[in-house]
Amino acid sequence: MVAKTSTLQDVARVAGVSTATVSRTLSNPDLVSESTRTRVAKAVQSTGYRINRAARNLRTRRAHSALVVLPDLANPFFSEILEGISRHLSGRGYSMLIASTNQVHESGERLIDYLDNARADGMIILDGGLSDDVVASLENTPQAGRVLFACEWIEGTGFASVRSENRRGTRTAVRYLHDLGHRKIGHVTGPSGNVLMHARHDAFVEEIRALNLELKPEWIIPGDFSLNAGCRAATSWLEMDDRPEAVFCASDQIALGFIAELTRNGVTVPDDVSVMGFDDIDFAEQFVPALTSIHQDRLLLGETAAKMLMARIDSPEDPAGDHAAVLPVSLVVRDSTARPKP
Amino acid sequence: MVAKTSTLQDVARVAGVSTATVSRTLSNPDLVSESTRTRVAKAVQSTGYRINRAARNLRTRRAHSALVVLPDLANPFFSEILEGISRHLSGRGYSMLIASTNQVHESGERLIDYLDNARADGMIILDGGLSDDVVASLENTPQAGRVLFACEWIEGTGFASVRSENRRGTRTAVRYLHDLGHRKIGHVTGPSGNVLMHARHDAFVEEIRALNLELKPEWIIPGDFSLNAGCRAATSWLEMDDRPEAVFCASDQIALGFIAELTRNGVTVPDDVSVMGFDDIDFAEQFVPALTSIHQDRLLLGETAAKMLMARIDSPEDPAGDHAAVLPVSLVVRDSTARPKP
DNA sequence: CTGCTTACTGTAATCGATTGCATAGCTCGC
DNA sequence: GCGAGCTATGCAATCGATTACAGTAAGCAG
Repeated sequence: MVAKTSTLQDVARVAGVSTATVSRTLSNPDLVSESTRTRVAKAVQSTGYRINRAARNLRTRRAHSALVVLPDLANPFFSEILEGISRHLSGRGYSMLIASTNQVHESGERLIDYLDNARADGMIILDGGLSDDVVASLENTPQAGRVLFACEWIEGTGFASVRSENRRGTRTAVRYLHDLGHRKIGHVTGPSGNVLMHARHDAFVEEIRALNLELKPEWIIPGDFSLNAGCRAATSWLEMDDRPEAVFCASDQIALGFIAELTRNGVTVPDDVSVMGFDDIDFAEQFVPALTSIHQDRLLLGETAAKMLMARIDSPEDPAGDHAAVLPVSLVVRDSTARPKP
Repeated sequence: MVAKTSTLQDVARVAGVSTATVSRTLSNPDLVSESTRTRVAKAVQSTGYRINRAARNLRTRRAHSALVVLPDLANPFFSEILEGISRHLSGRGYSMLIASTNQVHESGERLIDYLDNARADGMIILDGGLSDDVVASLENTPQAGRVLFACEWIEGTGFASVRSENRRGTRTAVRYLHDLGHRKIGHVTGPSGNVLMHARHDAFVEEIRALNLELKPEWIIPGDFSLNAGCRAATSWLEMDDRPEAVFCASDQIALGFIAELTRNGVTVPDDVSVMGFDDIDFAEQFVPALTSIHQDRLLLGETAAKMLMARIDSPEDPAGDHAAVLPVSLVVRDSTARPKP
């Protein structure tokens, strides 16, 4: 209907006040008298005024948006985290930008550009596998305080971060399998070099030691968080002379691939081998057998990350709240684990 | 390292030219002589200049970003489409904003605001279930040409759209089941009112008729694209006196839930009943049994949508390319379908 | 009644890049 | 040798909101 979008000037003219007053009415109503406030409100109504973000962003030196960086958009693990982030951001008038690392590289675009360009006020990175030069560029920018890692992180850097209790979750898993009666427990790991892989692997070994269990080197099967890694791991398991009777997988996707491949080879879970995962993705519940897993509250993780980022954007020097948050995980017992056959 | 980000002015000063020349060098090099061009390039280098998007956006009246609207961020079906969109956008210097419809409503934010606010130059909507007033607001804006539907669409509106061959895919599926030898074929539908649900349902019925097959009303089981809908449908199937021996599900998620629940009840797929889905999501291949499905090229769908949107942003009056694109689908045969038992 | 505070409101500079118009120097044709 | 036609560059207005600073009127104490 409105052919041309109207500006603050238009509203000011209609209301018979200055643009300053209109601006104040909109962003700082306390400074404006009751009567002008209603007059301006009417003018805003009649003109159909909508604020121009570009102008505001320029003047306030804020982009009013945050960038979320994923290793891979096509991974369902991240979607709920995004939902959590988005929920918090949009409540504060912020927009959520998304970029995936592989793509950023391909197009020659650099992450740091989002900050330098004033395209984003901060970023939440869900990928601990950034290359060294990218990390260095982020560390050396004056805006480093507005960079935050979620889920994953990078050892030896000072970035703020949110993560789940990977170690405790892992030890809980091992202890649970032990409590079921299993004594020979294996582990399919994440990709080598990945921080989550290390955290979970190390905690796994520690707990096995603490429980005084046997651990053959071949029972630790290298993987990479994917369905396919699970399939490959199943092949390894099938070829073993002395097989672990329970397997803790570093991710649900691994566990599902592992079970699928075993099933295709006539091995029954949990009768022949107990399998559990980590993450508790949506599919875990629906798989056959339903997957026992360590639950991560991804929604909360996303919200926490967004909240922390906003605090750091608002006061980079002295942000309210934590520098690092660690969220609780919980054991979810389903049908893929059982007592060993007598 | 650089304490303060430098501006065009700084570069101009260092290079000994005017800001106009620097701007032209950057955005329209042909207008500038070889020698100044290199001089400016050096100055850009030494000052570490990064363009300020907010300023550019204000002046050019472009946000240089596009909004993608999803019904639900947590649905893995969309991730690959996003990847496709993002790939095309970032190649052209555009950023990708994400919002989910449920959330936009909750926060009182309106989709149209993204356009009116100059936060986005256009939007790709993956949700055909927008409420009437939202649709009306989008139709009545002068920017309606920059709104595009992908995957889903809304009947009776003039928005551009990209979609897959839902009808042909469905008819292919039915014919395939028929060719296997099945004569009693059922269908689990999407949510009532959804355009995809209608397209697939109608095509299903048409093809059944064309093949002269029996179709009992109860063989059409209402669902809603989700895993749970599949589970519920399985319960219905189990309760039937005269069961269809093959079931075409309106989505892979339905099909997986359906199979899972059947399996839990001792029914074997495909021996006891053939099941197939639509979409060919990642999990389809890894499920046990691997799911026969109709493949949608979601990456291409995303890229096509982005391409069409860019064309419409560049020239809203007379966009190059199609107003509606329909992408081919293909049958992927796996293990969840088989000839009926003799 | 005077001077000071308080509560609003207006003026105008500002954020940083883009671009229409003006200008200067050069080439070229006749 | 003169004007037309380029090419390369600069000047300055502009996009639309925010905000420091200034000004005005009313309220109030003394």
